[in-house]
Amino acid sequence: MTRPAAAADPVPRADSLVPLFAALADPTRLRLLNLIAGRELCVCYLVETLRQSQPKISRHLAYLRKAGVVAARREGKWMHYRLVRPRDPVTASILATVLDSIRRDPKLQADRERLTRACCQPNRFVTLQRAPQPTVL
Amino acid sequence: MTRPAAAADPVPRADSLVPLFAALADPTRLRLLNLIAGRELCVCYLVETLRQSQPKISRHLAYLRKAGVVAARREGKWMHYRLVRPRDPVTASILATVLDSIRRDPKLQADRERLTRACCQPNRFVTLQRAPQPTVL
DNA sequence: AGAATATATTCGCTTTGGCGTATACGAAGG
DNA sequence: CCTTCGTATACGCCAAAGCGAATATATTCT
Repeated sequence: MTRPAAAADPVPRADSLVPLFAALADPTRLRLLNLIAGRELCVCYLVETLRQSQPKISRHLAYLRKAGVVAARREGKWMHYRLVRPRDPVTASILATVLDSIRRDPKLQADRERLTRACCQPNRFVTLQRAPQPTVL
Repeated sequence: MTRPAAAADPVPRADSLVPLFAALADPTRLRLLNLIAGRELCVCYLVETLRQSQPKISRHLAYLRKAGVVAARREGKWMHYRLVRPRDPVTASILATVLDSIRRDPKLQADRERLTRACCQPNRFVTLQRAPQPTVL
């Protein structure tokens, strides 16, 4: 009984895809997903990397969380966000396609490079003085 | 020069995916795409099959048209809608995954069955008296 | 306890989206 | 022509989304 009775339907209904598409229909959220993909990341890195206001980032993360696309973990003052592995193969396939596609967008490549720089030299960023390093998954 | 200079970028930018996801983030539009997939279809069949008001159907079709997901062709009084083959493989992959997925939603299966019935016996529906038959692509 | 820090939430505003209703438009038929 | 038919668009309304600014909450540090 590793999987109790609550095994979700592997074939999603059309209506259950609607919140997923709504979550993906925003450029800032795509940028966030691009950065979160592959590692568990602290919010402060997202704020620093995207150079957007902290409430804006936080709101979009909340949106993604409510859509079930990402999950959060608290570690002291810091919140770490990570991708959620989708329950059904359709959602997984769509997400994988999107993430793999946007990786090649030069703008989002620049985002990731900027994140890498922030991770390597967090002390050069005032807002990242004692931020915890991301955890590659 | 069958394909002039305007060959679109095969790798879409993240921002260009946003309108696609916005177009897919609505249950009525998913139902429309489910019916349009595979054939060129007259609006009146969509109105009859989904049992929604004609302006509502027309507005969602206009939304899909502006998003570049469907295209329309006029034949006398009738407008025929069909899927647009996406220019880039990412959009094509996402659309194919979605369409293949929602086919298995019982509710959308019922939609297609209802459409089939309407096509076979158009005279039984007041609104379809002289409607042109769909064209399988 | 109180200050500082990291993040989340609220508020007020503007924009967008979806709906029903009414109306406009284009083509065909009398 | 004038009507009818099929479809599209405009209007008014309401709900939802996105934003900046301000504030709340939770945790740590002193």
